[in-house]
Amino acid sequence: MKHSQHSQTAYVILGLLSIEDNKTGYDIRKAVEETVGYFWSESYGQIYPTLKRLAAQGLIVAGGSGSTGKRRRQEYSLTDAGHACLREWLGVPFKNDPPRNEFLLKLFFGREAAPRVAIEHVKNCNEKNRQMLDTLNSLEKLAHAQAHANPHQPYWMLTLGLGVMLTRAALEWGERALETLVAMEAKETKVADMVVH
Amino acid sequence: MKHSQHSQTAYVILGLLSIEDNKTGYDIRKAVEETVGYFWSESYGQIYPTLKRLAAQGLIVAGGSGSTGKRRRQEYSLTDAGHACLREWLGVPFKNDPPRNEFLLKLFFGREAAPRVAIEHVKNCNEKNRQMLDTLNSLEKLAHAQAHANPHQPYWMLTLGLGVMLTRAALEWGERALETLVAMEAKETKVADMVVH
DNA sequence: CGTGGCATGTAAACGGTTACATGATTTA
DNA sequence: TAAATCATGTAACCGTTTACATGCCACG
Repeated sequence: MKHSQHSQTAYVILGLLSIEDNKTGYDIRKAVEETVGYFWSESYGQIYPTLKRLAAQGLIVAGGSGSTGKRRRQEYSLTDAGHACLREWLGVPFKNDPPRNEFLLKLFFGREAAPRVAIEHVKNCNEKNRQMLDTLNSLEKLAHAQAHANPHQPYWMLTLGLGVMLTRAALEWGERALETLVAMEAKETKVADMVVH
Repeated sequence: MKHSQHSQTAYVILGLLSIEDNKTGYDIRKAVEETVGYFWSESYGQIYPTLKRLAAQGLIVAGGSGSTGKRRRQEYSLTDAGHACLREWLGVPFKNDPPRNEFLLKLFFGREAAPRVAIEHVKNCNEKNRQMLDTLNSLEKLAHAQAHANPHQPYWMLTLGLGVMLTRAALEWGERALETLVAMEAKETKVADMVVH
């Protein structure tokens, strides 16, 4: 029996609730940013309808609405069915469509413009990667601190590890690419000079 | 004067036509796969309508319909306006939203399932990266061959270079991750054995 | 003559972002 | 009491994929 398919957003929600219960849509969005933000993002326009749908399907339940009768801050928790659904999804091979990379696209067509244009893109890319590396290092330190308290920690360290490796590699490439492009630019201006004189 | 915004698909088409004219929608799709396939993809449902739109805006023109009167195989070429539009876009800073990575997501929530599940994902990931590395190496060899004949070559080499660096880094990580996970699995089964006996 | 590849398209559905609207609670 | 932040939601829009429909052409 094949279960109905859910959007990826649904599984992010189930996953985050499996780590910590009693989260609101707002909490979930924050958690996405703080924990998987470097390889995932979610918008409210996606989260709130999905929460409703998951609740309707019995994969999550709306928790007690606090003390007062006014239901503000609607918290959700995983049901057993939700747990099962998450585990089932975890077992399905991931699909990786090549992610669209606008930076690489602009670099690929770089010939159409001056080397300077590509240089700026690469510099920009390097700057972003440096920031990313800082972020990842902070997260790693944070995860390391709760090494024994948190059973998820080994998995988190693995994902962070890949992030660090990829970012470092990109940065290494970026330095060399910059040199190459600067050399290309120098050669072009030299040629231009020769034409002028 | 801000130009009207085009979809990314539009720029891919303009870019590929800037490299080689007289391409059909079919050709373009093939070219996407063959040249930028490792960081981009396009579907017909996107390409054909975009071609029509670009032609209506005068950024490309439908070329001569071959010998016979029946117009089959509709070829397009860049106009000057198209060239200008492409160059303008090249100058605009790229935006990089964190690409969604389903593999990392499943790894992140890996605790919910057995280590074996994560192990299979990582193995799968490594296999894909090995294939990717082969592809990239082939492309590099191809690009290297036309080193002097093709003015785009330096830019292509740069994009390929990043691909290689990233893939190698991912592969290196994958080997270590596998060891870690296997060790985790061994520890768990050991604990389980102790409970049984 | 049939098959496989070339080629063009469209409609529906989907997933996602953005912008907007609203209001409660906390803190300065 | 003003500002920041917490919190929920929706409607419109966009880009994209998928599935489907169609038919030409070359080759065996």
